[in-house]
Amino acid sequence: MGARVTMRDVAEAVGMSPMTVSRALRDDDMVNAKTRARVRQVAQDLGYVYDSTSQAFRTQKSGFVAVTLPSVNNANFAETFRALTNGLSEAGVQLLLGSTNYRVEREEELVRQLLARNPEALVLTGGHHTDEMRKLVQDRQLPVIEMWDLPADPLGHVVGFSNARAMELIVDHLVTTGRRKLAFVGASEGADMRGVVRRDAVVSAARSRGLPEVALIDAGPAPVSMRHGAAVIEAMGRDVAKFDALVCVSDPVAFGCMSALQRMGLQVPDDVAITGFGQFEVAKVANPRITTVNVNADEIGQQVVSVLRDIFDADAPATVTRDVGSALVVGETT
Amino acid sequence: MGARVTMRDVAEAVGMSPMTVSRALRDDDMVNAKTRARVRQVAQDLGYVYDSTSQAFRTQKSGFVAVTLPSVNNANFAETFRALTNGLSEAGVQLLLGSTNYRVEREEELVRQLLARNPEALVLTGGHHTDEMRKLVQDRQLPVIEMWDLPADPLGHVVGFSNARAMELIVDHLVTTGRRKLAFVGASEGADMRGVVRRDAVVSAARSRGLPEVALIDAGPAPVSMRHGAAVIEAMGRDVAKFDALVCVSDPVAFGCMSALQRMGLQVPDDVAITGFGQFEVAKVANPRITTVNVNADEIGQQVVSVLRDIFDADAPATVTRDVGSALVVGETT
DNA sequence: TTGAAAGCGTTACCAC
DNA sequence: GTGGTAACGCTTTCAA
Repeated sequence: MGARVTMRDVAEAVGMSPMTVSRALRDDDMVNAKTRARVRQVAQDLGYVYDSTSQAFRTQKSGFVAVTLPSVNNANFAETFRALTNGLSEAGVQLLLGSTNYRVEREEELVRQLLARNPEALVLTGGHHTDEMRKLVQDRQLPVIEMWDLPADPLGHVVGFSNARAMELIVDHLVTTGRRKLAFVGASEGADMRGVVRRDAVVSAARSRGLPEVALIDAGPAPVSMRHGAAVIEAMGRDVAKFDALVCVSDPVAFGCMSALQRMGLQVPDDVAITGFGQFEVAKVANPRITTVNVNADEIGQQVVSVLRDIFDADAPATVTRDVGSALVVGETT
Repeated sequence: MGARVTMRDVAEAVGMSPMTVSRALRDDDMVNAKTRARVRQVAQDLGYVYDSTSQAFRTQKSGFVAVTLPSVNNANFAETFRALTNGLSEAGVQLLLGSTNYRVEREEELVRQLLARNPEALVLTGGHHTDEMRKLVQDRQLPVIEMWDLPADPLGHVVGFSNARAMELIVDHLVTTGRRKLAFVGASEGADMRGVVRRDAVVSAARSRGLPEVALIDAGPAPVSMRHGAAVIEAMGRDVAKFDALVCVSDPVAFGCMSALQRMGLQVPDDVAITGFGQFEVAKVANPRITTVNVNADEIGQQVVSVLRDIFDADAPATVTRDVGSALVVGETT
């Protein structure tokens, strides 16, 4: 348990200055090759461990990129995170992850914690933030990327897609296949802003296409998943058959709804059509396959990586907006 | 917008010393209550953000706990991670997350990166590691917790359950319900060690209970999920009906298998029984509900938090092993 | 209740 | 090629 071994100790052992040790360990060509080798050897013998905290402190570069996600427990966000990790680990960048639990207040608190670590960039999910939080990041010269959305008033760079446009694809598809009486199944008003945007988009798309008013089925507070979809449909009972189609906020919710319908003996899509969102694995494997929208979670991650690369290479490039788009994936539930 | 705002700047604005600001921001009772309030106000007005890097440097405590997971894209691991985050964020501890993609070599590389950040503890998933990696952590005085397993030769603390014991519960249940010809559906030999342990446990449990040799169905390289389960069963065709029961390495795989069976017109459980593992959401919502094993992903996280608390409070407590157990959850597929 | 001084381990900058 | 000096922002320690 002695004091830790520092560059100074290595320097004394080698009989050179700490400065030379520092250079040698970084493989600086400036340092004589023999010296470099000797320094490395001695450092290893002494059990020297490089202290990146000191480095981060001295250079004011943390090597961190901070990321906020609504939840890790969502296959799509997890996929984006995986792509980020893979893309950035080569660059020697570490991700600092925080999850907001779909609450902007929690996001503000989280961002405050994350900023204290001096990240070199901040990647946020979505475009809804508290005013305090906007101030917080704008006061700094910190590159910000908002993803999974196309915010009207972005903080910086954007990599996402239009949730509203995606829902229009769904509604148009349902209209084309002869459905008129739609219900939207999603979370209660509030926390999940992307969910709210999707709901509103369905409501207004239905209006503009001359359909009856869309019914809103509340599956409970966000985040909602399979079991919430199943529970709310179960609670409604066979009443649900008065709708032509259940437009669900996500594939897991859609799967839950479908499972409940099937348990009641109702046929999908003959009695009721169902659509999901996000092309989760369950949409493709469920029986019948769920009609959904592919949102390229992986590509969002890759594009964010590419934007970050540009930021780190050129110091302050113009802010960019990249729309990764979305595509209807017709399954067997419509 | 030049240099960052430091305590010194806040101090000048308030007309006091940086030392007082430091104390005030930490809510030190030593500081006059009015002064504290004023300091907080001024700090906020100036947009001051605390610098944890400097703190870590000065105090020689990073405030990090490093965590490795096989994959974030797994609801159970994500749930454990969520519990860890929630439990530790109050303590002001940040998690450094890395994912190993189910490869011990990748784990070694990852741990190397993570250790450079001076974490105050290391939380690993599973008990299989490279020798290099074992050396790496044992050289340091670093608290280590292995979770999701009960390793024979632990590196330090352990919070997990016996994968083998869990599979015995499954086999016994199948025997009780009259099944004899079992097949195990899992990943190819290699990467996912918990999967391998489960498979071996099924094979030997079947032997010891006098069942015929268990057939092994290879769903491809780890990680395997819904679509791999579906694909491998689809490829087998109705041949699969020669088995009494498909024992699957996880619930998603079980769901995939079940979906494929149903598409072929086979009945679950009448023609073939199916079991999963992990009590994923899909097990409960699928139709029929999948018989599975509950492994308390959330409790694993909470217990790890509690062990970490003990470690941080008392400096070096004896290493502990906590078995969170597992329980059979009988569904409708057996 | 407040403040001054020192220093944590590293590296930028200049001098030799 | 190598080394001396100073500094990054904070908190420990001691003094007032």
